[in-house]
Amino acid sequence: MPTVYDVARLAGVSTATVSRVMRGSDLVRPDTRARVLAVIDEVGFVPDASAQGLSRRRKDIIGLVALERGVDETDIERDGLLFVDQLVHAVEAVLRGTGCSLLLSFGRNGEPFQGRIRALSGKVDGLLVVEDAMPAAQLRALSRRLPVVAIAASPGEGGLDAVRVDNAGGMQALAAHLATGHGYRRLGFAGGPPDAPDAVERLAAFAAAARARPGCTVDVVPGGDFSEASGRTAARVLLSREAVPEAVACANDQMAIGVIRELQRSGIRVPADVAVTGFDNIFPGRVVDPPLTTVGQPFRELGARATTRLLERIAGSEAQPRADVLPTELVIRRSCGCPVTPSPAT
Amino acid sequence: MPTVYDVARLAGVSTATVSRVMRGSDLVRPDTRARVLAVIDEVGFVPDASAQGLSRRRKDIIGLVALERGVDETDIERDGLLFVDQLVHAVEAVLRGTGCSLLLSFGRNGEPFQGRIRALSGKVDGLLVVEDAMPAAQLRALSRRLPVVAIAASPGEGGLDAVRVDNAGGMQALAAHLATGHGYRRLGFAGGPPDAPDAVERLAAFAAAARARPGCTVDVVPGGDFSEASGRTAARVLLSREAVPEAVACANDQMAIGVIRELQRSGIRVPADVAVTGFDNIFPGRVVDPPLTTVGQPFRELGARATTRLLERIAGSEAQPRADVLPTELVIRRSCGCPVTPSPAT
DNA sequence: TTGTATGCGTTATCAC
DNA sequence: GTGATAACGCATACAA
Repeated sequence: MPTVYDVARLAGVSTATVSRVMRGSDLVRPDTRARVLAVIDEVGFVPDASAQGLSRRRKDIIGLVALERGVDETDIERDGLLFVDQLVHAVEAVLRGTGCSLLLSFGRNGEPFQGRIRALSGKVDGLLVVEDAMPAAQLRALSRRLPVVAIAASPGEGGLDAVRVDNAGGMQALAAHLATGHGYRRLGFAGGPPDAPDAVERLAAFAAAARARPGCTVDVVPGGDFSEASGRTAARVLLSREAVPEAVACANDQMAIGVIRELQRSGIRVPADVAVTGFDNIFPGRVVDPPLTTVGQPFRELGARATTRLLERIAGSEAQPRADVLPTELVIRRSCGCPVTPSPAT
Repeated sequence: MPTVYDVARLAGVSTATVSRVMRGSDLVRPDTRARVLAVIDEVGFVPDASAQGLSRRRKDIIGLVALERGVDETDIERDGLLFVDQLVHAVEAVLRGTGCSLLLSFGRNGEPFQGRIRALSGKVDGLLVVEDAMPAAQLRALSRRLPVVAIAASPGEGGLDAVRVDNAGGMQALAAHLATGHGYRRLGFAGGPPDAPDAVERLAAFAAAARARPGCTVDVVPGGDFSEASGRTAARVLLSREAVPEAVACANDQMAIGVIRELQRSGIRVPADVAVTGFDNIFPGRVVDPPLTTVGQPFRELGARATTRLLERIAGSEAQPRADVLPTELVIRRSCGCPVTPSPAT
């Protein structure tokens, strides 16, 4: 592995000059630069990031930690953890324009994650923390040593940069559509993980909005894990009730898809017999039959906003920490009972 | 940011002892260890990975570089790049048990990627290269400086560790099922990116297998990009032909889903009028109506195998480079024209 | 414009 | 068991 010393020697210059050439400094004579560049190219010199990081006190790496949920380790055919995947791509897209890279680490439900996050924090300049990937206390402690931006974390964590989406607003719009628009009264809700802030908020907002309407009831099935399988389970529970709901809202799209398919497997027509809705607006929801009515969240913007903020912090921004809330959007398709939309290609 | 020096001073020991405690060496007296540990915990010391990397000549980071295709930058609702996402999770799952982290970098179709890979190579101990994320020549050059394992790369790159799946075998089985099983004669193929080794292999194998059967023709529509949108485009092309195929195989599942939906939008029944098949076996293919007959590839194993191999190389393995080919599996659902399978929950 | 010398935070090789 | 101390490879303040 060639180092600056090798390059310097071969080019007949000092290491300082090599460094200048690498960093694109213009305080170097063109012919010197050319000579150095030639050597660099010839020996295939690539600066060691560890050494650079040590010297510049900056690693040009940010980390993203998230939870992997609802995935059986032995499952070959996974659901696809669409939410976090979308986020990863959104973050990476922003980083693409910078010299920064993305380091990622997923924690699984129960497994010890704190230790890994700790170690990881030594490898990065800043951290994106998705959902409540770590306890609030540790989050705060971490954020004193390192720029941290929380994504989709529990609200109320003041003094911390955070970006989340308007779960409540989306659910209220959805409840209104279901109750007022369609006139459904007996509602159901397939809840997500209790430790997922998004899931908690969605459930609370939906239940509150629905129950605020006269005659509306909400049959909540808690304990899902955002996976399709847990949606199926919830559907079975709902089917075992004396009065099956007219409409079932779900913590996310994957669970909604599970609910739809399980209902259909039991001979129930969706949405004719039971309407079903999701949250997220991921690709499979457009594909399932019937197409899923859902609440769309702006993945791209969520990741981009958080990343931009983190980069600013790393660059030294001392601005007041902010908690941004991004708008969500009701996406009407057919699973709620609305007629076929003649839209070109949704 | 506390350093070993701070900890050493506070604990009244030398930095060497702190280092020993951190690394879990047992050559340190229990009470000393306890004292050091207490200080570490109190000041929240986390070793700087750059310094560690410099000293240990090992960064405990591996990189993954892949291509992002078929995604319009302005698209809000993305298809989800399921293939690479699956891979990322599989890789991360293996890394989870080690002290190693995953750094990732996506390149977009045309954009300059080589420079970023170069810089990235200074940050990692080894590299996973997906598809032909970089020219063969550069790949070889890189692999001389760094352990590299190619995933789903073009075959024939001898002397390099590689893991791929049996695209040809899968396609042959599929062609046999379509031609012999169902008796389709006029076949179509919605091809993927010419620079995607998987896509090229799948097309070649399918066309060869099909044309080897008497009476079979294959109408190939090249130039897709693995996205659902490009599947729709291909479907439109096929529809404009004087003789629409009886069955259309596709480069991947997303394109197949696009084909299905576009055909349906034109009033064509799938599979009654035209059968459609995919490749990959991703979640949306189970959800689409009709459920997609496809060729399943072992994402998990693909990522795990490659990662394990890379880790071995980094650990110093001098074993002969190998190119593993993982088996694929025909997944029969309904889009090929097979009757409803009464399977419990596919 | 270029070179010299030092620091960055850790690990490891020695001594003690 | 523990403590000095020399790398590790790069960036940079300061000289020249």
